[in-house]
Amino acid sequence: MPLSIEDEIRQTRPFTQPSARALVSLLRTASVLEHEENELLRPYALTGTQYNVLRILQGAGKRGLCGREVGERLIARVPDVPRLLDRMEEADLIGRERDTADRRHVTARITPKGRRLLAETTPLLDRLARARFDRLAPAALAQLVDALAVVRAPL
Amino acid sequence: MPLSIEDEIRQTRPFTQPSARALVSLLRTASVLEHEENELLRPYALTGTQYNVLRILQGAGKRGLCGREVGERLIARVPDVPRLLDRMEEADLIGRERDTADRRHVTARITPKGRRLLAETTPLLDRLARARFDRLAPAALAQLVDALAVVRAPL
DNA sequence: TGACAATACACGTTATAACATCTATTGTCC
DNA sequence: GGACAATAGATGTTATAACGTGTATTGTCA
Repeated sequence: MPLSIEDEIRQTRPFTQPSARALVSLLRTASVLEHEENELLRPYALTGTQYNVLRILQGAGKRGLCGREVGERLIARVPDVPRLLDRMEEADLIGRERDTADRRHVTARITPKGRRLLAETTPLLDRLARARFDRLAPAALAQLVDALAVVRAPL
Repeated sequence: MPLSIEDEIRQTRPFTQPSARALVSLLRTASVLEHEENELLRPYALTGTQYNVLRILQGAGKRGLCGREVGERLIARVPDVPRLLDRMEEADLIGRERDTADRRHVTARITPKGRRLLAETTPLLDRLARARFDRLAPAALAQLVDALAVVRAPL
């Protein structure tokens, strides 16, 4: 049986409000998974955010995406996309070139090295996701995803 | 109707695995809530982590807690508790004194100023939590909390 | 078409996170 | 009781996040 969130964070007094309890449960769970994801990616010198950029650019194909578009598609908002891409270009995971039509845009594309890293790490992350979420029955998993979408919806 | 996670991060191709979809949904939702929490606390010059420390020390009462114990109770692991507490002591939110019995320990306690800030901000966070989670029926909310506990349980 | 606004990005700065290492203190075990 | 391990923090360093501001380019509209 899994530990209650109160036990897990060694809280002496239980939550008064169910919603406060749910908020802490959610943040705690995400923290655990985020930590595991980063540990998994560490040997590849990738952060979770960088992995996501690779997925986004892989999905975009040859046309690539400009920095603003990459930022919009990220799971967590990062307030400094240019420097995130700087680091990835430095590591030869992506390439960038200024758009000739609109010279404000800088188009980013995944490199072969980035594609290789992505192909290498994706199965590991899939396995992690399965190890965590396949503990739930398919119906319960679907309910979880639905509930998260409701919670996340704009105010 | 809430947006699907695919729409929200503008993913062109749907997830192949339900568990991968659930992982992204969870991380995305947590990121949204974390961001809102931090925005809410910003006028009070508090981060979410610092707010949590205040709650933890409030719960501990006059006896206080040493840094290690605070770290264990935090929602997200932080790898540098001493300096986190440094900053909070600097802001007069907590006080610290070295334990006479075991001089390795430094006991931290919440100050009156910290207590005031906590009393001021807690209703705001409760309201945020309710605005998000009371969209779910009580039964669905309970199921969400249970599902999160299952996902979070040690491997 | 010329002024102004909007967009996309670059960059400087500060704060914090993350990591490794070091010191002081206490517990353990022969 | 002395050597060693374990614990709790402190500290130095680097990397990244976060924030504000600056600059080049393009769109808009009188």
